[in-house]
Amino acid sequence: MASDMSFEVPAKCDVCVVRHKAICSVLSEAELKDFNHIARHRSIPAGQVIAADTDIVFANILNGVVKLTKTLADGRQQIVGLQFPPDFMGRIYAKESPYFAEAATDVELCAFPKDGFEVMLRRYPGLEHRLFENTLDELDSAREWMLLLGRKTAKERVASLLLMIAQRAPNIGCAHTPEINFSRFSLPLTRADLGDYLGLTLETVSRQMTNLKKAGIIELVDNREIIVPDLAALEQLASS
Amino acid sequence: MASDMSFEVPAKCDVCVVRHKAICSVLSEAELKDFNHIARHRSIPAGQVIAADTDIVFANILNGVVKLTKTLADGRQQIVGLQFPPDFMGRIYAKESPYFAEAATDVELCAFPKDGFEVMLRRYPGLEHRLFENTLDELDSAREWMLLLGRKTAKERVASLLLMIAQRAPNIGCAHTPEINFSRFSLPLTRADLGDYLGLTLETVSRQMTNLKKAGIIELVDNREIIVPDLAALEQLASS
DNA sequence: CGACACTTTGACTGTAGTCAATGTAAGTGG
DNA sequence: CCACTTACATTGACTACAGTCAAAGTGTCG
Repeated sequence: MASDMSFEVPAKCDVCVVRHKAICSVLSEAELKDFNHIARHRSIPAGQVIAADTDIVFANILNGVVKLTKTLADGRQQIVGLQFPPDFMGRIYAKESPYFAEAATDVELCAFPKDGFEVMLRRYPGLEHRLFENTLDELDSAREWMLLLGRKTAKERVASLLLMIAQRAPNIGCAHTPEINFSRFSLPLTRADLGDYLGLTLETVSRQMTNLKKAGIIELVDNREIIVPDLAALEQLASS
Repeated sequence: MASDMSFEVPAKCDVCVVRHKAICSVLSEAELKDFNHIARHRSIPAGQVIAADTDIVFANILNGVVKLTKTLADGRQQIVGLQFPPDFMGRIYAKESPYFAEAATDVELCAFPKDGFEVMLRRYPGLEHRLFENTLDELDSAREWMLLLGRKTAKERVASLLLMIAQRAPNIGCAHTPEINFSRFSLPLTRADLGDYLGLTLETVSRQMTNLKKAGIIELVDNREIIVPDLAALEQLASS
């Protein structure tokens, strides 16, 4: 695992893209310098499992998208979480991760070894509080997704997912703000992954995307690159 | 709301059924005495909404079952969490609850007013840590349920739910331990509620229950009272 | 060019949803 | 005590949405 992950360099917090957004934001410059001693940057290629048996258990996501998946014995798979920069990843206070973490795209992490991180948690209580707030938000998102998986139609699910990604993925070309009713973004997932996140098959996802395209709700630059000319129209379809 | 909820008495922790299992377990006798000043017992009849606009935002569940639900504009509903004693309920650090809490059965709570509780959180850091651990477990459960909602068949869903309730509901008549491959319990939910938890209709739940009965996997004493003669067989069907 | 990974599209199927009728049990009031 | 109501559950007939299986299309890379 570790051998497949490329170079490892110490973190430089002063130029870090997520310095003021990740969990680090609760630390002062001096505290951050201490914290920084245990941090290591890692690059992970798309498709690679971010193994739970190595020391890369905890990390800030600097770039790319990480998917968290659960799988049944016969191979049926469900994505139970998607993480974007500046999210923190890793199940703290547990011996084993209850799910697999996998790089959906090429990913850059600012990783912390398990032991060292737990020392820092005790040293800086603000860090634990921040992680608690993160976890509460993740729980809210998970429950939002339960509503989608349990009660929404295929069309509503695909619309909801596109909306969520439009909000969370870094927008390319032009900035997206709530006032601008327009969005362009790159899907970080294949059709199969989209299906695994939505509790659908890849064929159903593909058909719904085609429907949305025909209805003029979205435009496909290519398979991954999407333009939503009218976010409000997409929101309508999402029924959320 | 508050008027529909019956008598309100101060808590007596020394005889409390959840003293050593609820979040209170992290407090010493002396700390508990302080904490106790803000606690009030409340009884809530089945079906009653545990409103977010009263001061009963935070509580230990002493008895009964609470369901957390989310609803779409057109009325489609999904149960996103079930809470049993000695669970703690309430979304801390948020202005509004992202879901409705409703008494699935008659419920007894040990409730704390929002402001007072937040003072206690700051005074006793162990309390916050304990709530964090609770939240992490709830997140794991929510993700487990996402797998069920996204990928399991109706049969597997019903089997999974029965298994979950067999494990969490207080068992009646004879004690259930992991060694004893037998369980008897009372369903805290109607067929409609079971459907809302499983992302199914009540008719489908009913049909699957009938199938399980015909297959000899479960026995129905009455609509609510269930005997599982062979838990391993039920586990098999749950595919979890 | 061919190989490969991913996506789209089509034809058909099956699982769970919908709509409707019937069954059951507990509670109410004449 | 017995009709009647009410709430909940079961069962049946039919439907529809998404799944399955299969073939063809697209784009990238060596």
